[in-house]
Amino acid sequence: MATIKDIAKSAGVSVTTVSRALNGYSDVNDKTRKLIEDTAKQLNYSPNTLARSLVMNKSQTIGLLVSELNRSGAKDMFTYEVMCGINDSASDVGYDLILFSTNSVMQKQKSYTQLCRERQVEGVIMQGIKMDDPYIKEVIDSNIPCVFVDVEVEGKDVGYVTTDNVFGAQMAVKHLINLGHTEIAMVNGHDQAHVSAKRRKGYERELTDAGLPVRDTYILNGEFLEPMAEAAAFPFLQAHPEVTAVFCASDLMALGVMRAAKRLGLRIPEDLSIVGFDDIVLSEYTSPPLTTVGQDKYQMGYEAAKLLTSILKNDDPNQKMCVLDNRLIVRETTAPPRK
Amino acid sequence: MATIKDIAKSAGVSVTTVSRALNGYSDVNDKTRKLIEDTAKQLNYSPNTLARSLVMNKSQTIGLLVSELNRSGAKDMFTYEVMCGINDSASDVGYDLILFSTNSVMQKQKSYTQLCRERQVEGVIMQGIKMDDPYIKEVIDSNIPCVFVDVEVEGKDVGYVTTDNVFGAQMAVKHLINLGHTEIAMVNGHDQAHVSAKRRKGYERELTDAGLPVRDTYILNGEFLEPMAEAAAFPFLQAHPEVTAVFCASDLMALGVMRAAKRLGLRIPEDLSIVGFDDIVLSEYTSPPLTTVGQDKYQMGYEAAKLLTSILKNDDPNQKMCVLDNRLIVRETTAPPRK
DNA sequence: CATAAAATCCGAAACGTTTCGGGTACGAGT
DNA sequence: ACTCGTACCCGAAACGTTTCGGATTTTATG
Repeated sequence: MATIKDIAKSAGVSVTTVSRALNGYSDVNDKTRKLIEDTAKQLNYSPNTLARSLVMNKSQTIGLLVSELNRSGAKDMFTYEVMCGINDSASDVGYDLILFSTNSVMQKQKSYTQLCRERQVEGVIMQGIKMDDPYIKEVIDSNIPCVFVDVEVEGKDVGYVTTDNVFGAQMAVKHLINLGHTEIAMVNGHDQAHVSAKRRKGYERELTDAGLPVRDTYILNGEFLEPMAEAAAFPFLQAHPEVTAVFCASDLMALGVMRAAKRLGLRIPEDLSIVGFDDIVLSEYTSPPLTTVGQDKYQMGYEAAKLLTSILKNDDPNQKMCVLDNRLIVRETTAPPRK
Repeated sequence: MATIKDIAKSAGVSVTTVSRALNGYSDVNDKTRKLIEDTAKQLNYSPNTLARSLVMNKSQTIGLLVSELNRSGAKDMFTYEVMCGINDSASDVGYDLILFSTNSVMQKQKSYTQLCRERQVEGVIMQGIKMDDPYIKEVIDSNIPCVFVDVEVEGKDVGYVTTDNVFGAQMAVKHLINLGHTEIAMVNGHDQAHVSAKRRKGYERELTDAGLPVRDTYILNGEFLEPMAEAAAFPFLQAHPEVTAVFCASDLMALGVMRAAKRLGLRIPEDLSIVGFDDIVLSEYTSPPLTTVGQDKYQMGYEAAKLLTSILKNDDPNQKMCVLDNRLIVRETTAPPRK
């Protein structure tokens, strides 16, 4: 590997000049710059980012911390799409991404912050992390710039991006109400997700706005998992033939209740309307295709990285958060209730 | 950030001793080691990997090069699952992953190898790259250790992992033949994918093994894309009512021909049997659920990283390749042909 | 022609580690 | 008392950059 020294020697100049030439400083003659560039090319030189980072104290990398980068078919596509956005945005501004796996074993040995500091990442994006994760506090307390996706925390050099979950939920429920439903249940995710509270809030708000009662018994817990949702929905739907619609806090759980409905012989949407949340790829392919409220996951990732890099540039981001709109996507799991 | 020097000063020893103490060398007294460890903890020290990498000339990172890390719903889950495997395997041996986006713009400016060398990655895994990509050669020629997924290249310090694509295809076609089909078409992917050739080979071999003719006109090109497959299949199925089954080189394309079949009023599987390849998450949810040959994508990633790290350790990996088995997953898109 | 100002270059220190080649002290063996 | 071995420790160089402060040369200005 050719170094800057080799170039200097070969071109008969000092390393200082090579460095300054290659980095576009103005105090180097065009001729020598040309010469240096040529010998650099000829020696097949590429700069050593490690050395540069070390001296400049800037690594030009941002860490990506995914709670559990695993294959659980579930939210995967969510994670993936967010990652794509992050990646694109980061590469726009010349940052590279380093992936921290939080393998359960490793997590015991090294804390998040430790990982970040060792690798000298300038900032970190945290995704898919639960609200009760002790490391959230740790990361915030460390002064590593950080942006969360879907966890609303704020602080010095920390921000978040999310979507307007309560309004999203309201749209979903309103759609159901407009169709004529009055007995609308909800399958929510677990309490450790920030979005759960929001979506529930939207559900309740829209119900009361429409003058409908909100019943605690109508709110089930599906843990954000398909089988859990199915398990919760099955006895519920059996016991409550009066409910004609259910709003699910995630598409995956919607799949679960669809399955439960089928087992009960309920036709969708004639007997039961269902609307999900997320607009995962799958939802387009179920039969019938799922009505849902769609989040632009790519955009979330893109904005997350953008927010982080703006924090890093320290151009005083007056906005340390970013909440994106989402939209109702009406497909075929919703219809007026049968009278 | 506390450095090793700070510890040295605070503990009243030399940096050498601190380094050796922290790295578990034997020539340091238990007492001093304890002292050093304590002050390290107290100063909240974490080592600077950059500096270490620089001097040791080992970055403990492997690069991950994904052809186009984009949201095209397509193979995404494929990429993602492979990534999970890579991640787990890499973290098992203490390697971190750095993600190289090959944003089209950037690709012009910096070659793959350049990226790798700048970031001082020790090796790289390439995924989703086309056979005609000029950079394949570049990477091989550079002496950066490298393993490809689904591209069969070999060389010094380069290996690959893939699945037994021809046998997979054979299983698929045999299944069709066993059901009684004789007029079996194939929708293949583009020529730039290594797997295309393999799967076609399997298709043809199984056909001839069964004494059936292989007709070039029965082989369509779907470019690995759903709409393309649909576009190709529609007129073909219209013109060839005699074909009762089609084998697709990817699940995504299978979705396309399902769509085409539906438009033509063909029932699946009564009028047309379809089998795909990959076992993407979606295939379980289509209606009817897709029969396919499943690849363990996670495992592919896992083995890829394992292979790479073994190359890096230089324990003379007698096997510079890894081909995984795959299995036929019979779901509901295949049935005997109607007589 | 003298001098100021610009243009161009360079030496050396610094970033945080690891490691090589010693050095000192102390007890044991003769 | 001398040497030797062992246990423990340290100074300094090295990794490949950037950058501060200054040095030298050239050009412009009076």
